[in-house]
Amino acid sequence: MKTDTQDALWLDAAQQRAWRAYLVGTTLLMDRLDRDLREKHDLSLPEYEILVRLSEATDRRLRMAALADSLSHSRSRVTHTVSRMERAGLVTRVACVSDGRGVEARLTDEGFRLLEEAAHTHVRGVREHLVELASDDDFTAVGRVFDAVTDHLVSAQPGLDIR
Amino acid sequence: MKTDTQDALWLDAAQQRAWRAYLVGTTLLMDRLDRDLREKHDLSLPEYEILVRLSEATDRRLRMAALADSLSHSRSRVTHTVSRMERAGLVTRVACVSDGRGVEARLTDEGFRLLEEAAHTHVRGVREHLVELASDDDFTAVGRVFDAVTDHLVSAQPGLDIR
DNA sequence: AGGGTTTTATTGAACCTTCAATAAGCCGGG
DNA sequence: CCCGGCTTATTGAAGGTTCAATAAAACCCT
Repeated sequence: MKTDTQDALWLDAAQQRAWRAYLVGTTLLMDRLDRDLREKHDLSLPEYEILVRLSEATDRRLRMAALADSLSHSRSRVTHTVSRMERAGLVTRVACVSDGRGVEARLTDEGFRLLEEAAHTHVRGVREHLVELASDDDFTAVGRVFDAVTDHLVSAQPGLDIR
Repeated sequence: MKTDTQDALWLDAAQQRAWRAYLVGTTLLMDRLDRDLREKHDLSLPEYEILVRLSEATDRRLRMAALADSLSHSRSRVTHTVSRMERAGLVTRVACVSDGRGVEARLTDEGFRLLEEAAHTHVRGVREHLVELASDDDFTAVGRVFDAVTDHLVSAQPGLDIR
């Protein structure tokens, strides 16, 4: 049990700098990666991520919920995004055999082709604007930190709100 | 000279894991911080950040462009956000004396009071869901990496596109 | 001083995400 | 069997962000 009479602790100067650097850097980086994909391939970053997840799945199809979970996006968001992608011909919806409620999104050949193209742009962007700017150790540390964040936030249900 | 006739280099397995951890972790973290502020103080994370910037400025006022730059948000976005905050009484707009085109956003007393309250929530969230999960060294590394990202992306104009 | 260019901020529409409500299928206990 | 509760996915509206167009003031420079 935490005696949080005093958890209104501030961040020290170094922590604050790091936190703001992360906020601003993330804003710029996501903006840039998204913009590049849009300009060159008419694809948003979230759409790209969906293509990636589907391309890795067996038979290139995934339940909507699985897709949402793997991206940590809301179900609703995935529904809307997949609808747009379906309209664009990148994906089709297939009713799930084992579960009458279920729907699977399946990558079309066109979607797969687009992914192959867009991957060049995306990977180059990630390398150029992130990976190459950091030492291997620092980049590994970033991974470690956000793995911990993910573990922490997926296990701690938002609804519990222990005080 | 680097033979980057093939700069479609992929990320290696470790880099890819780190990159995805960062993507997912950031999604979850931002979501959570935003949600907490909304639920407890009716404030979005971007709005909170604006309050912070204004509170630190001399006389608690800042030109719209300065605000936008310091957050790395678009001008338009700041215009819209400040308009909402003005409607909520957190901020007022003041014509700029030295520059007839300029507009300054000024923190109201109500805005300042709200910030004081919301800061507890926000700081606790940042500590609990990020800072406390990482070693000091790792967190410092995160700061270093995203400082580099910011430097790189603000100096490299999006329009130039050197190939 | 005047006219072209640049900078500042805003506007409204399009787009994307969230939120609350809804429909439909599953599942377990009586 | 079937009823109530849970999970899955969708829907439409509201909220927030981007984008292109606009207006107004500053700057420049001859």
